[in-house]
Amino acid sequence: MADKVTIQQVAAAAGVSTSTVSNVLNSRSDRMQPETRDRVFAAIRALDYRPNRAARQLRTGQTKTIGLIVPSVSNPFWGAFARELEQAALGHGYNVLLGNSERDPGRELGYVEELWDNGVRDIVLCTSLPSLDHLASFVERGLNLILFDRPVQPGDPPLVASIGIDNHVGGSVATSHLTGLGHRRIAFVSGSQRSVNRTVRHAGFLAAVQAAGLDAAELPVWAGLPADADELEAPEVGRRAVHDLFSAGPPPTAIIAINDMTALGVCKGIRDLGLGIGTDVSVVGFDDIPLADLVSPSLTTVRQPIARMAALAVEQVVTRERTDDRESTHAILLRPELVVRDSTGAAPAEPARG
Amino acid sequence: MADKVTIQQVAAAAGVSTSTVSNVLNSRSDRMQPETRDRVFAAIRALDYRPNRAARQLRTGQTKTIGLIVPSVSNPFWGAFARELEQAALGHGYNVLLGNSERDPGRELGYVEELWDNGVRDIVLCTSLPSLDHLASFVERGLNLILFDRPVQPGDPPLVASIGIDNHVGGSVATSHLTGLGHRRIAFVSGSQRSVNRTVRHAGFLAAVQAAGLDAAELPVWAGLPADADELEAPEVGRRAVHDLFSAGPPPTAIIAINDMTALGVCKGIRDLGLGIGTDVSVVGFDDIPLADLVSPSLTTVRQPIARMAALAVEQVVTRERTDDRESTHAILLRPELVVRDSTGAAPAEPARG
DNA sequence: GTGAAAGCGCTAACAT
DNA sequence: ATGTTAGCGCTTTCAC
Repeated sequence: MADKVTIQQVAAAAGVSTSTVSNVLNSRSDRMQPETRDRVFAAIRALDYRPNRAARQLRTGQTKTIGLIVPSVSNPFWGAFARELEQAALGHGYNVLLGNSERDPGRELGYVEELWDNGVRDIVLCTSLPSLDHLASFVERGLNLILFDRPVQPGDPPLVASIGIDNHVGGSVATSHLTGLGHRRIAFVSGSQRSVNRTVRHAGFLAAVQAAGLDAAELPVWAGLPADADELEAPEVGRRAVHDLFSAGPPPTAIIAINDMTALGVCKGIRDLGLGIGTDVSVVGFDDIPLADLVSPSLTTVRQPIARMAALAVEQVVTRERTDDRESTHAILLRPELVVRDSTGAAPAEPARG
Repeated sequence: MADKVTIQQVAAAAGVSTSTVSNVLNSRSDRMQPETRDRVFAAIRALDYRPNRAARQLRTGQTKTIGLIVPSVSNPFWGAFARELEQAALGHGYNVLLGNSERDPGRELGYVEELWDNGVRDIVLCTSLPSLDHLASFVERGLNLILFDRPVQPGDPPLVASIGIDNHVGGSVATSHLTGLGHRRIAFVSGSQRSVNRTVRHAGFLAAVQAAGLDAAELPVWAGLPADADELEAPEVGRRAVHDLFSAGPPPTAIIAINDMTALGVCKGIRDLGLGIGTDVSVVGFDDIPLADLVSPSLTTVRQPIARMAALAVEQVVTRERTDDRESTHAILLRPELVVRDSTGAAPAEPARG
């Protein structure tokens, strides 16, 4: 049960000094005779010794802990990602400390400070904030920032890795799917306008729209988003968007939502109007949360390979630590995959009216 | 930015000794003159001093960290609970370290060990395992175990608090709702048979069934659950249950699922059969995850007041710490609330056939 | 190749 | 009322 077994006791049991044990612990066993090393290992096992993390951290200033900051664990996408990341981290001997930013830059910064004070030097940040200025000073002082779901932007602090799907491709694939089904009036719905991936997905959307020979200027645009929009839960954003889109101008026959939770809200909004999903109005989401396949109708969506992404994130941390490479910054872009289900179908002969 | 400001520097700046600063830090300012205290506070603020947690922990053997072990963060219920708990903990100056047990006793134990080694002495454990024997030795050595969603059982180690809803009432309220709608063939579906809250909810179910004058022996029972059932995701359990229930014997007109995710799977199973939810078959869940109101049809469910429960959990931790009360063990049972939505309706004239 | 010893920043006796 | 000081368990020069 590892209560209070110290490195001294191990040293005594093995008949060596503490520094030798320490060397073994930190994989420097090359510096000693195999036989010595074996004795140390035996003692460690016999006593069920586990190094005290606090002492180690006090000494080195480092922890084997990865900070994870997500916008909201109550969104199953982030919950699932957290689980995957934790799994991957544990495999490398790291712990995960989780924080919820609720998309609030203040809380985001608060968590980074908190984690920093705790000696955490590796943070996987799931943010969509355009600017990272508030974190620049931490990065300068040695914070290993891994950005998730937000590519590195010009102007970002250096020494940052990023992992995410190619959102441009994602937006474009979702859109082509719809235009291929004959849709010509496609709306794009997202919450915060300031999010980076929103911008990129929207760009992909526009590119595909134009490639299909449609006039982007004629598409229904959701101008909504009152001042308090950032505080709305994603599904509510979707629901409102539908109500707005169908109460002014010619309505869309298809809607692309910035993520699955928003898409679910969009679906609810469509049902509120008495319209059919996948018939009157098609809906595409992003993420592929487990629920996407469970709801009725099941949701067509752009899948993010979270297990893969989580593993890559941890790999970045581990690699950085091992190689101490403070120069290169990896921007990893994974290919998204469109999962076609029942929420999308052929465009109706003429648009439904709310 | 709090880089390397130590207690010495604060002491020097305030013109006092480190122990005085330490006393201020640990709310023992009564031991000094107000003026001294003020100077210390001023110095702390001026230098933006933050105590080094590792050093503090090394010295005291304690951390202001609450461990939270949930069955699965990818279930939005646990995600939402984690968020609430974190919020409450932060308000009291505590951090939260999150772990996913995946309902595996081994992983559960692994996390407890890991947390213990990290100096964590307060753990909120969301478990449904009947026996807590594997944790008894930790409790003896001073672990503050707060059980969530699993009442204290006879035979549990002492010194454990528990927080949860009254599952008996929950099971019974859900059932009465259905019998009130005229349902007479009601099935009860849950994953692991060994879970404690499953037992209690089922007991409440049976009590209500009998109170309604029905013969429990005649109810459709889901005997399913092959050996690998523990590894199934909750929705899949629900889906399979429906298939089994409708392929043998007279089918139910209503189904109570052990939680919302399972209920969602049940709904999917019902749709697979081409039957209507809330018409042919009524469905009730437990939890009231945000999605319950979002899906179609919206889900009737027994709500767990998570924000309240999370606040209570943290309160337990804080109170224990302050009063150092190692004797009393609080078992807090909150009243659940039935939220009636569209997945339940009057019993059909005669049961549907799959 | 191995050991001795100096702290990392903090807390809590114990002195004054 | 405040100061002095001895470690908590570990890592890491620096001697040998």
